[in-house]
Formats: sequence, structure tokens, C-alpha cells
Amino acid sequence: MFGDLPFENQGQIVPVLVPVAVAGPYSYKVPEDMQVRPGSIVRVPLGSRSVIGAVWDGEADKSVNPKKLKSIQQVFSADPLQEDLRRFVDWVANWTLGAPGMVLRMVLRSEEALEPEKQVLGFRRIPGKEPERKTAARQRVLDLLDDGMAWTKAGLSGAAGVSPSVIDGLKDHGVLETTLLPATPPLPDPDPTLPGPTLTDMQKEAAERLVAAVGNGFKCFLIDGVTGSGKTEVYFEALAEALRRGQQTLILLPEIALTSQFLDRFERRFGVRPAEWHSQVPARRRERTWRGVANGEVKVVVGARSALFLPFCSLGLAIVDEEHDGAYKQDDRVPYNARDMAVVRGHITGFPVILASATPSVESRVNAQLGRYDLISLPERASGAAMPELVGIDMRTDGPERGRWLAPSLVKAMQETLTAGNQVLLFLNRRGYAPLTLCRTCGHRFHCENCSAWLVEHRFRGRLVCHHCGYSQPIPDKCPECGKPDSLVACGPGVERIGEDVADLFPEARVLVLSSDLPGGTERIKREMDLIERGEVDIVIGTQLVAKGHNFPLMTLVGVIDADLGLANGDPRAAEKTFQLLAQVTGRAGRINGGGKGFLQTYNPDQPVIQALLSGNPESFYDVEIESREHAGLPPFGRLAALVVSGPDRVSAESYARHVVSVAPVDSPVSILGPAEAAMAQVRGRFRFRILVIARRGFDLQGFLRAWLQRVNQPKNNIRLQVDIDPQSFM
DNA sequence: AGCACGCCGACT
DNA sequence: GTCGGCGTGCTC
Repeated sequence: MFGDLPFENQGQIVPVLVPVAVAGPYSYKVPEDMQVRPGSIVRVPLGSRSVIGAVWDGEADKSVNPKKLKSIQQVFSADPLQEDLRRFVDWVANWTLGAPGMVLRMVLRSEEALEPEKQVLGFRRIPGKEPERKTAARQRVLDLLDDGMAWTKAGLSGAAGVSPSVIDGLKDHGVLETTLLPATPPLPDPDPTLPGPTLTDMQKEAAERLVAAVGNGFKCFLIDGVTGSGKTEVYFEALAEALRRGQQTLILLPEIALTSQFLDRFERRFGVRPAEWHSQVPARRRERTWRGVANGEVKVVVGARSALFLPFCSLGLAIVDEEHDGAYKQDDRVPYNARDMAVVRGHITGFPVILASATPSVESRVNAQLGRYDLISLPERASGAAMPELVGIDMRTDGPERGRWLAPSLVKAMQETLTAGNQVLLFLNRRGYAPLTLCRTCGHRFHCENCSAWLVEHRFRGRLVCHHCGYSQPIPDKCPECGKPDSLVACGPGVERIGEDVADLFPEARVLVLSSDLPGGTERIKREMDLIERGEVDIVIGTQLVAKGHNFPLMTLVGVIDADLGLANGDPRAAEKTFQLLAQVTGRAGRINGGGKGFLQTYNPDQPVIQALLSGNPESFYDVEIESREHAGLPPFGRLAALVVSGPDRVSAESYARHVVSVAPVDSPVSILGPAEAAMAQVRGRFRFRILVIARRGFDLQGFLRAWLQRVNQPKNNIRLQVDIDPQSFM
């Protein structure tokens, strides 16, 4: 197989990347009768077990004790990993501060995929041979085999409606012969020549820019297109070009968006379904896709973030849809953002990458502003329908009476919508009945025993539930503090409580309350969504579950119950996330037929998020966000392994980075608390880590870091820490 | 004594 | 990530 290798390496020592959290490859001997080269996928002994790794680039580590060296046990028949993929693995490891072997593990996910798929036994006719006795069953089998094609036994007996023994009989009589079939016939390629949809002028221009980039090396595009602008149709044209060039395409979607709807759309455009890649695809099919991607049989993969690590042999385009979506972030094991790593893979291999969103993330917008990405704007809906007209309701002046949650102007609009035979969506991103329960006699508040969060009343289930850790208890009939019966009051609304309001106001309407805790799970939610789509519901009250997915043709009014929700929780992305969520949910109004309206109930109509939504001009909002983040010292692009923080930003900072080395009290300028060992423990298994220090202006950061280094580098800690102060490196 | 569990270091 | 060694502490 490797007869034409440029070098002979039997008996030599080669570096092998193994799936353990160590800094680099281990060294292994190559047995006399074996040939490997960089990228070869091998089985090697490691400690008491045997693991799968890959021969890596460079020289084997000469300093390792030769007595320790073990031999490679086996070379898998799968093609060696290509050079660009190897460089990508190294790059991701370096960026995420993870071990390269752990990144490689994401490439080599299933051992079965590394050997050729088992062939299955097929049956076909021997030309000219007839059975001596022809029964009806035998005739049906022979009719099916008339065209000379081979069938599997199970397929044939099923199709002919006979028992498998009929086929055995025919074989014994010398009428049929067996042959080996590939376990699965290769799928037909997606067809780029099928007629696409008619594009608007704006879409056409965007598509042309993308098409021109395919095959011309790396370039990153950001498609900023409003809901309904036809982003998908536009990037499908680039995909068609990649297909015409015989190149592969990867489409990344957030896990939640991987619905059959997208696959249907793909099939309508290209005639076949693409290969799918996510955790719910059965192992068998995943193995097949892995092999197909490596040997070029699979042309298009639609997948979740892990699809980025597939061993494509001729990847020519990557598309990241909903690029702002947090589902692209992996938090456990190797922490990475698949959106950014897709850009890196494109850069290394040399192909264009398309990021698409109706509400781009702040960092992607920064990258577009800086000229790193090419911005493509699609500000209009492809159908010609106008974007919904959004209205803000100032709850301080135009709010509802006490104990009600819907402002009179929203109620009036709902009435009009229902009279016109259309649907209303009321959006409130809070499950349950009420977020806080307290005793009106003694003021006792119900806290979670485990995590001190407030317990959310779920009246339907009759329980108080902690949305943080899942703890729940029945709703008591008297206060546990003062013992007063019937003294508990629910404060604030959840979707269930809005449902109560709506039932009072619109007793005739068919109302559906939809949240992720709906009994019946995903299946039930799917069914309810279909119900809405068919127009069998008048008013939908939902959490963020209803923000994306299905299209509802009759939905022309969206009311946001609490547009301020989520803005005060200390997340540095709070404003950005709220903007994205509300843009998405209000974008549902009149998406298909136009004429939609949206109402935002708010206590602060002047804040940038609300202003950006109402004006339909997000630019200013993004500018504010970018500026405020730079001011706070938070990089738009994060690659932090550790974070040291002080001052009022500490809560935000905690949710910003996972590895918080230390958190200082709010009133101290900046400090690192606890022993250095504790700080180091946070980054165990890492060999380098980056630290972001957020300090007040005028603070002596250099002096602080010097002192910290001195403390950490005490001999007893057995640590050598160096700090390279380079604020630019975070960008 | 016997073993369950958790911590820690080694793995080429 | 996974395994084995070793210490602690609890039970038959």
C-alpha cells in the first residue's frame, strides 16, 4: 500500500499522537514489517491498554528512555489523515490550550469507521438457469431478479413476499448465485444543475460574490440577512459551485436547528438529502459518513459542531448558519467554538467560509468592520413582505392594571388579529407560573436548598421548582416560616400565568402554552408546533422554544411580555443575546405574507437594545455593544483559559470564562485570592494558559502581575509561571 | 481483614 | 481519558 513512499521507516521511531492529555506526541517503534507515514491511523499500547492514535509530523522525541519504547500494533486501512487536518488539529490544540491528542480524539471518534465496511451477501440470477419446478413463490423471486441486479436475502424475501428459505432453495438448485455487495450502495451526489429558486436582484448579487470566491482560496463572508431574506438560498448557490468543482461542502447548524425541514429544503434544491452528522445519528450511519467523507463519496455534510472534525478529503466550502448561536461552543473536554474553528479550517486548507445570521454576534461584526470578513447584507425579505412594524409599550405609563400582564394596546391589537383570523404569539422567556413566591405576612421567600436561587412556582404541576438545579417541592398551603395559612403570593409572571390572563381576556380563543417542560417531551412539542402551523391554535404563549424552527404562515402579531428580561443578569452578552432573541421572535410576525406587527413591553424604552429593535437599525446597537465591551476590557473574541477579575464586573466575568482563577471582592481594586496552588488547580492538565485581568482604570496592572508572579513562582509551588503582557493577543 | 471510594500520578 | 496504586474509613 505504501510501496511508493518517499522514505522507509521500518524499525524507526516515529511520533504518535495518543488520546491523552499530554503536551505532544509519544514515541513508538515501527515494526520491521510495517510502513507508516504522518497521518497513518494506528493502534498502540499505552499503559495497560491499547489506544488509537495517529502518526504525527516531525521527529520523534529523542530524549525518551529507549527502554520505554513500545511498538505500533496495527495500522488501520483507512487513509492517513491529510496534512491540512493534522495542522488543524495542532492549531485547535494550541488555541484552546488543550492537548493535541484530545483534539485528535474528536477526529477519530469511532474505531469501526477505520476499517472498510463489511460487505453483505447478495443473490442474483445465473443467466439461462431455470428451476425444475416453478412455484408461485419462486416465480415472484425470479421476476424481481430479471434485470440481473443482486439483492440481499432479506430485501428479496421482503419484496417478493416469500420466506428466506425459498431463496436458499433456488440457490441450492443452482438458479441463483451469491456475490458480495457493498453494505450500502453509494448515494447519488447532490445535483447542482437542478433549477434553483428565482433569486431577487439583491440575492443574485450576493450569490455571485460567494460563487466567485469558491475555488479561490480562503476568504470569510458574513451574511447579515433579516429573517426571511433567503440566506439559505444564497449560500446554496455557493454550494452548487463547490459541487460543480467536485469539492465537498460542510454546513454547520446549531444542534437545535437540525430539523428535517432543513434537509427537505436541501433536497428540493439538490435532489437528494445530504449526509447528516450529529449525536442522534445512529453509529452505523455515522461510520459510513466518516468513511464517505474521507474517500470523497460524500459531497455534503450537514452537521452539528462536531462535524467540523471530519476527515474531508477535498473540502472546498464551509457554511456556518446561525453563526451567533451559543450551541457552537463546546464547554467540556476541549473547549472550542466551532464557528471560529471553521474559519481556521478554511484558512489552513484554503477555502471560503460563509457565516450567516439575522443577528450576527458582536465579534463577527467586529471582524467585518475590521475588514477580516466580507460583509454581505440582505436587509429585505425575499418575498417582498415588509418587516414587521415594531412598537414599544412603556409599561410605566401604558401598562396594564395591577395583577394583569398585557398592556391595553397589546390586547387591542390581539383582538384585531384574531378577528382577522390570524394568530398571535406572546413571548415570555420564563417557564412556570411565577418566578418568586413570598409570604405576605412575614415576607418569607422560597429559596432553593441547594443553590439559593428563587423557587419558581409551577401551578400546573403543583410544585415549586428550582430552574438552576432541578430541585422541587410541593407548594405548601402555609408559610414554612410563620405558619400562616393562605398567606403565600406569587410575584411576577411566567408563561402559565400569562395563559391565565389570556383565558380571562379571550375565553373563546384556542390557547396553547408552550415551554420546554411540557409533559410529553420533544415529540409532544413537535405535534403542538404542527398544530400551530395548521392554524388550529389562535394564541400561542411560549418561551424561547417558539423563537425558531417552524414557520407559521398565519402568525402576524408577536407580543413580547417582558422585553427587559435577561438584560440585568450580569452576563456580558446579555444585551446581545436579548437583541438576538427578540429580533428572532418578532421576526416571526408576518414572515410569510407580510403585514406583521410586534409589541415590546418594556420599563425602559430608551435602552439601546429596545431602540435598535424599534428602529430596525441594529448598527447603532452593535456600536454601543462593541464600545462598552472594549471599555470593560472584555475582548469580543474570547480565548481565555483563566480569568482574574475584580470590581463590579465580577459576576459578568464569571459567566464569561469557565476557568475563573479567582474572584476578588467587589470593593477591592484587583486581587487574586487563595493560594497559587488553588489557582493552578483550575487549569490542571494544561501547559499554558491565558489570563484576562479586568481592573479599574489607572490601576497598576504591571506591578500587580509582577507581585503575583513572585507569589506563584515560589519554589514550594513547583511551578514556573511566565506572563507575557500583550493585550492585542486577546483580539 | 476486606473492600469501597477518592485522590493522584503515569501513560512513550 | 483511563488505569492502577495507595490511603482513609467503614462494615462483616
